[in-house]
Amino acid sequence: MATDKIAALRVTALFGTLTDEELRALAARCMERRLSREEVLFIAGEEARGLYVVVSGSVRAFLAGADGREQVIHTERAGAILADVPVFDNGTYPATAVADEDSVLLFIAKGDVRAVCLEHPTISLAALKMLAGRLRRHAELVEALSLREVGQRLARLLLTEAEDRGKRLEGGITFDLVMTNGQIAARVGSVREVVSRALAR
Amino acid sequence: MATDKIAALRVTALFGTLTDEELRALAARCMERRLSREEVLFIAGEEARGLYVVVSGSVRAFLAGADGREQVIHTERAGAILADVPVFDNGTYPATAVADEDSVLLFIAKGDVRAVCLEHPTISLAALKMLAGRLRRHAELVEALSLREVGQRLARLLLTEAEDRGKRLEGGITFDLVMTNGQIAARVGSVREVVSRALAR
DNA sequence: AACTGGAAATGACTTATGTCACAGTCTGCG
DNA sequence: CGCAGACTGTGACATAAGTCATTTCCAGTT
Repeated sequence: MATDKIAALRVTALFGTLTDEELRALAARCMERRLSREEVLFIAGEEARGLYVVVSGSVRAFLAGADGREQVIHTERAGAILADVPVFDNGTYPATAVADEDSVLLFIAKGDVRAVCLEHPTISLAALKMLAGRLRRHAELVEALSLREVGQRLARLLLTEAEDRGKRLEGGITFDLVMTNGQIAARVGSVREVVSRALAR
Repeated sequence: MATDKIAALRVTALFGTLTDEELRALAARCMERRLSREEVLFIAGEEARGLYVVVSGSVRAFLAGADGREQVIHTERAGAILADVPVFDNGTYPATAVADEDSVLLFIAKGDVRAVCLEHPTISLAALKMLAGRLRRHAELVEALSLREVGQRLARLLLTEAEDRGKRLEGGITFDLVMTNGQIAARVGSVREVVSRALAR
C-alpha cells in the first residue's frame, strides 16, 4: 500500500530525487484518489487544497466555454503532476480536470508540497523546471491558436501524437489514433465537423 | 550606480526579500542594458543566457506568425522579470522581446539566478509563484483565443486596462487609451481593422 | 442476423474574421 | 503654413470556421 505510493512518487520528475526516507514520509501524507472514465477531479474556479500526482491512467485539464465547448490545455499521464499552479500561487484551480480513462492519483496538500520545496532546494528547481516547461507548451498553444489555422494545428497534433505513441515501420510511422474526432477538436481548438473535413485530405 | 541596481532589484517580487548584503552581491553580477523604443532584446528561438529585470520602461513579449502578425503574450514594466522560462528549463527564448518604450533592464546570468534559488528557498518559492501566476494568465489567454470572439476579448482588455491605468471619476472610470489599434489587435489576437470596427460601437 | 448507440461523413448555409484598397484625420516639424 | 508620416475609419470582398440536419458506418449486444 504505502510502497506503491512511494513507487509512484519516485517516478515523478518532481519528487524523484528524494531519498527513500523522505519519500516514505511524503507518501505517508498522500491520499489516494481513484477516478473512473469521465469522472471530474476538480472544476475551474474551485478553491485548491493541493496537487495531484498521476499514478496511472490519464487526466485532461481543459477550459469550458459558455456553449459547452472545451479547450484542452494539457493531458497528464503516469508520473506527471496536476494542479501545480494553484499550489504555488494560492489561487483557485485554473482549469477543470476530468479523467480520460480510469485513473489513480495521489493527492498532496499544498502545505506539504511547500514544505518539501523549502527543505529541498533541488526540488524547488525541479518544480521551476516543470512550470517553465508547461509555460513553454502554453506559449506554443497560444501561437497555434492565434496565428495558425485549424489544418496546421491538426497536422502538428498528429505529428506529436505520432512521436509519442507511434511505432516506426519501414518507410514511415504508424500509430493508432486513440482519440475521437471530438477529442481532437477539443485539443486543436475547433469543432468535430471541421476536424473531420480537415482529416479527409 | 551600484545603488540603483540594488534599488531596482529590491522592488522586484523575486528578489525583494534578500538582505542588503545579498542584494549587493547580486547587483555586482548584473549587467545593465538600455533599449530604445522598438529595439529588440531577444528573439524567439535564440539561446538564452539569463533573464532580465525591467528597471524602467516596458517590454512586450510576443510570438510572430509567418505573415508578420504578432501575438503579444505579456508586457512587463518596472519590477517585473523577463525570460524566466528559459532560465529554469534550459531552453531557448520562447518568445521575442521588444521595448515598447525606452527602457532600462538588468541582465542576470542563468547560473547566478539558479545559485540564488538554491541558497534561498524563499526565493525559489517566489519564483514558483511568479511562474504559476504567468501560467494562470496564459490559461486565460488560451481560453479567450479559443472560445471567445474578438468583441469579448476586446471588452476584457479594455476592462483590465481601465483597472490598471484608469482613474475613477464620479459616475464612471476614465483612462486614456495609450495603445494604437494595431497594438490592441496584437494583444487581442486579431487585426487592426477588426478592432477598429469593434471599438466603433 | 437484426438492432442499437455512438461516431463519422457530408452537404447546405451562416457568420465572424481577415484582406485590400483608399479616403479622412491628426500631429509634429521644417 | 503646409507637408510627411502615422494612425483611423470604412466599404467591398474573400474565406476559414462554425452550425444544422441528415445519412452512413461500425462495433458490440441480444
